[in-house]
This record gives sequence, C-alpha cells and structure tokens, in this order.
Amino acid sequence: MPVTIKDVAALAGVSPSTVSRTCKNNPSISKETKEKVRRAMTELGYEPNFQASNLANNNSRTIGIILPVSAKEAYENSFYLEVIRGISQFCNQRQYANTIITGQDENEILQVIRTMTRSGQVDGFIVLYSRHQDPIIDYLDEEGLLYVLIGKAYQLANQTIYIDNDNILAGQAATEYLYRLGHRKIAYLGCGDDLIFSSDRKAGYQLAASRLRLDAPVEYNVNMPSVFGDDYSSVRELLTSENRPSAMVVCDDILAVALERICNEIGLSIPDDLSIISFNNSLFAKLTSPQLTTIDINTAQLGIEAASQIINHIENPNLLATKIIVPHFIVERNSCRQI
Amino acid sequence: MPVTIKDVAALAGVSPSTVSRTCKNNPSISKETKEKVRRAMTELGYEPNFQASNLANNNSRTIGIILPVSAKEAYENSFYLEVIRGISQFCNQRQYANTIITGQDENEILQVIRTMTRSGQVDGFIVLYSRHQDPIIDYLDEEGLLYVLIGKAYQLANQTIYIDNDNILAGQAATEYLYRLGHRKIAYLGCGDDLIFSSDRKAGYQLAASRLRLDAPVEYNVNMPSVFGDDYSSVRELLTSENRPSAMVVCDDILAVALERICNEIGLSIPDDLSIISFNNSLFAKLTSPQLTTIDINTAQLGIEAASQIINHIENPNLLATKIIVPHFIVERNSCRQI
DNA sequence: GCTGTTATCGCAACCGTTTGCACTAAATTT
DNA sequence: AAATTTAGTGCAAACGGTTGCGATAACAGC
Repeated sequence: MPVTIKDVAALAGVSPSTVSRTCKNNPSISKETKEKVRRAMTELGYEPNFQASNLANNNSRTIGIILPVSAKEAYENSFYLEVIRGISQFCNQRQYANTIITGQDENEILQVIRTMTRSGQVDGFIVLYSRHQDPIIDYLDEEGLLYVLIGKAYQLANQTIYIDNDNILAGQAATEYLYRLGHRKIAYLGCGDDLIFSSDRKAGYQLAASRLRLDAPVEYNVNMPSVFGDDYSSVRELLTSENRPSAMVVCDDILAVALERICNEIGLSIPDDLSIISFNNSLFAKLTSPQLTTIDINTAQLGIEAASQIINHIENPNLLATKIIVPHFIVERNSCRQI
Repeated sequence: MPVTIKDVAALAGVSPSTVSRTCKNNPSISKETKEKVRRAMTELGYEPNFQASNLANNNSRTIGIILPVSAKEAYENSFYLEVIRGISQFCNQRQYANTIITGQDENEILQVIRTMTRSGQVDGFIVLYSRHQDPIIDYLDEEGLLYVLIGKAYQLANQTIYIDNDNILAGQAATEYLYRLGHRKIAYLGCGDDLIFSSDRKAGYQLAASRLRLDAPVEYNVNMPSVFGDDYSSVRELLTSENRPSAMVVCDDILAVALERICNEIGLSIPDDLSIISFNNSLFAKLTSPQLTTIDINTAQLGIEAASQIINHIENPNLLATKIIVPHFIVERNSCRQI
C-alpha cells in the first residue's frame, strides 16, 4: 500500500539504487536523472521507510529521554515538560524519533534501558536530571552508551556531554540582586544537595555572600527536600527566629510557592516582611500573588541544545564531549522590595 | 557487535528460524529445543533487533503522542506530563516506543504527522487534548489513521476511541458538594468552551444548578481564556457585584490559582468570602494557601488507559471504537467552608 | 583506431527477522 | 513391510533500503 523505493524507480525509469542515491544527493548521479527522480518522488509522495533505512544503516534515529523515577519528588514539575518540548521540536525537524523512559524505581528504568540498547532501539539518551549519585548514569558510563545530561555532570565531568545553565553564576546574580535592593540578611532555601542545580545555586549564593561580606550563618542555609510531607520545621524556625532574614534565594519556583504558604501561616507578608527570588520562571511564578521575581533559565532551550548535541554526536561519533551553557536572565516581579 | 539471531542459532545448534519461532512460542517446536534455544538466548543476552523485526512485520511498535500546539495556553500544564508518564510506563512494559510530536502551529504538527505516517514510523497516535474544532483530528480522520483521544470526541464521536473522565458528572459533583456545604450562589469559571473538558464541566454545573433549583444567572458563567493577559475584567465584575457568588466551581487548578490572585487583589479572602473547588489535583492545588479542594481525575491513569487502548487496537485491527471512562474523586482541603 | 579515463548507473549482496513451504524421520495405519 | 500421517526443523524468499563493485558508454589522448 505505501509507496516504496521501487515504485519511484519504476516511475522514473531508473533502478532503486539510483533513487536511493539521489535521496542522499550522491554526486555520481547526473543532474538530469536526479531531477527525474525527484519529480517521481513528489508525484508519489514518497517517504523512505523508517525501519528499512534504519536497518540498512544500523541505527535507529531515535533518542531516549530519561525522566527521573516517578516516585521522586519534583516529578510534577512542568520544567520537564518544557524540556521535552524543546527536544521534541528539534527531533521532529531533524527526522529523529524520541522515546520517553520512565519507571517507578531505578531498576525499572535500568531494565528498559537495557532492552532498548540491546535491541538497537535507540542511538543515545538524554537524561533530564542530574544528581550526585545516580545508578542510571553509572550504567550508561559502564556500558559506554552515548548520552547527554541536562544539568551539570558530577562524575567524569570532563568526558560527559552536558547542557546546563551556569547555576553558580545565577545563584550569585540572585543574591546580588537582593543586595542591590538593600538586603543584608539573605538566606538560601534549597531542595537538598543531592540535586546538583540546587547545590550549585547554593554555592553561588555562598560565593556572593562572602564577597559582599554578608552575615550568612549556617542557619541561613536551609533545605526543604519534600514539598509535601509537613517537614517545614527548619524553615519555620528560621523565619520566626530573632535573626530572621529579610530576603531569601529559593532554588525553584515551586519551593517558593511552598515558602509563601509558610509565610502566610506564620503571618509574614511578601514582600513587606520577606523578599523572595527564585528560579525557573514557571507558571507558578506568574500565578501566585505576589508574582515571583525569578531567574528564567530558558528551559525549552535546554531541550533544544540537548537534542542538537546528541544528534550531532550520533552522526559524528568521535566529537569531543563539549559542554553547553545556556544563559539565564532575571524577570522582575513583585516578590522583592527595596529596603 | 550486538548479538543477533544467528549467534543464538549457532550456539544452540539450530537454524535462525527455529530461534525466531521459539521466541514467539510457536507450538511446532519441541519442548527440548525450545529449552536449548532459551538457554542460548539468556547466555548471550539476546534481544531481537527492533528495526529488523518491525521491517519484517510491517509495523513500527511506536505510537505518536500529539501535544497541543505550544503557542496555545495551558501548555505548561503538568497535566500533560502526568499523562505522558502514564503512556510511557505502559509502553515501556509492552515493548513499545513512543514519540512526542509538537510544533509551533498546526501546520508544523501536520507536517510531522504526515512524514511519520508515510515513512511507517508510527502505528497510531494518542492526542492529548480535545477541542471542538481541530485540524489535526480532521486530518487523522480523513486519512483513516488510528488514534485515541484523551478527552471526549466531538465529531464522529461514535467511531473514535477516547479516554475521558465523566466531566459532566464531575461538574455536577463539584456543584453538589458546594450545595451540601450550604452554598446557594454558585458560579462557574471556565477557560473557554472550545476545550471540551471545560464545557463539559460547565454542563455538569448547569445540570446540578437546575436540579437543585439554584439561581444561576448568566453572569454566573464566566470564562478566563487566558491565564496571563490581564483580561480579568469579567471575573472582577462578578466578584465585586451586588449579587456576588459565595462559591465557585473552577475548571482547572491553575485557573483557581489565578482566581485566588484576583481575590487577593480585591480583598476577598478564601474560603471566608469565597469557596473554591477546582479540578485536576495538580501540584498547584497542594501548594497554594489555602490548599485547594479539588477533583482528582486520575491523570496518569488516563495515559495508561490510552496506551492500552491504542496498543490493543494496533494488535487487533478491527476492534470496535470503545470509550473508556476513568473515575474521579474529591480531595477535600481548605478552600471551601460551610455556610 | 586503440587504449585509458571519467561519468553515470545497475546488479546483487547485505542489514536481522519472519514465515510459507519443503523436507526428514518417526509414528501410525493398512 | 509398505504406505501414510505427523511432528519437528531448515531453506530461502521476503520486508525496503543501502552500497561496493562492475558494466557501459562517451570522450580524450596518443
């Protein structure tokens, strides 16, 4: 039923091999026959069979997109959706397929990765998260599989391709922004040091704090690993202490919303009693009241660059493992005030 | 490098055809040789080549996931991420691949769909949204392509497979819930009638309103098609009018958050001045303060069922176009009060 | 006019699986 | 014991493209 290379060849009065060669613009085919063949192709609406060409070329033209295990927090973060959109857009343009990989736990994901690679189903992977210790990355490294990381690489940083923002710089920028508004007591709220973006933004915060000679005692470094579970105690303590900060750098919009809730509960108003700057510029930042001042990290661009890199490496096997840094920018809204 | 069917055959001392047949448990192979072959397969870690088997079987074992055009609102709704997770999970289990399809506008998406089907890249599609008029659906229908819809089918409802909640019932349930709390002035906030889930939930609301003999004037039906653009006027008017409602049914958590903002701005407090019940039970519902009472629609299950249906129809070509209704349930939180 | 190039294209093998059919040996029937 | 069935397995063609190599023709150089 579908039109094959033979149909085109027959209509153009040439052999299938000639059709194949004109498809890849092989110079050993004359201009005139190429034209003939191209006319036949468009007339029939020919599109080369994906499976067949992959089989012959020994590739799959598909990249696997690895999501964090669904049990983990932060899963429902539309950050991932945005990145996927970027990846997908680029893949669609370049005639690549992509396939989402998820699982309840690491073993499920590993299992899927294993059978996919053994069956030649994917040419490479994009890993949508990066943490300090991760069995998935370990496996990919061991097996010598091609992958790019969204977020900074931790181990083997020099041999792995990754796409990231300069989160340290962004953390600094956020802190300096608050400083310029007059804040001197600035705290950092992260979501646990396991996730690299959080620890990087914290590092940036600390760097800026020491440069600006801010007083940043250890209590000013708080974590809220779970957005749900009611373990807000450390944050609560900080916000009700004598020495409470006048502003906070928060590693994610979602966390900032959670922080707003706590403030609400203990009667602090934003930005009057506490200024907040966060990261990602997600819908959350636009919808809460007050709207959040946040650092936009060009999420979709992360996906586009990741796809571009992996495809580039698939098609040119021994490129070097470059790193791509996507810029960020501040979006000023109403959650920070001058003091 | 990768292990092929010939390697297994050689190790087991049989022919490739025998290996292929034991893979699909063909009864004409004796128990003993099957055992022999299976041992060889596990010893070598054999996994049949995806492309080759697809070529021979004339299928692709991959399903396309069609996202709404990215320009449209509501895009950044983690609803889609959850559904994708469900789809992906099911696909991974059944050894199917999936591929995300996006685009800036409908033509881009159509283009991708066209080349994908012509090149035999996908066996079917899952469409993640449903609206009253959609060129994508038109195209799929015209070409006789296999697809399932997440959300209710509008045209050709009896010939299309769709997975949905009973949004009319859910709309009723939400309204009745408020009624039981003592509310009599209940309004509905939707995001435009083009999206079917919104118009269905409204229909449910109206049904309940008339059954319960509520006074629901036309002004009680308001829409907020854009969450951003500051076109909040109709909502504002409603909330500041003489006859303002004491409770609202809101078609989506995100919209509910936007509503909370407006209330904040005009000095209405929730739930004291206005009770809110919304839909989806997304992160938004859990993070705002007060937390939203919301109707959970089992989002991930929608994805799982969609994947199950499409695969079922791919493997059994002339099944009937069944509909699947996924149940919902109320999650009570703090955004509604008894009056 | 003969040989050596060069440009252009087709033949046929191959990628790894699947499957109709033929074939062998054992089991059953006459 | 010969004939027929049956169970179990292998051969080879096919799926739709790709590509090394050889074939042909045109053309240049001597």
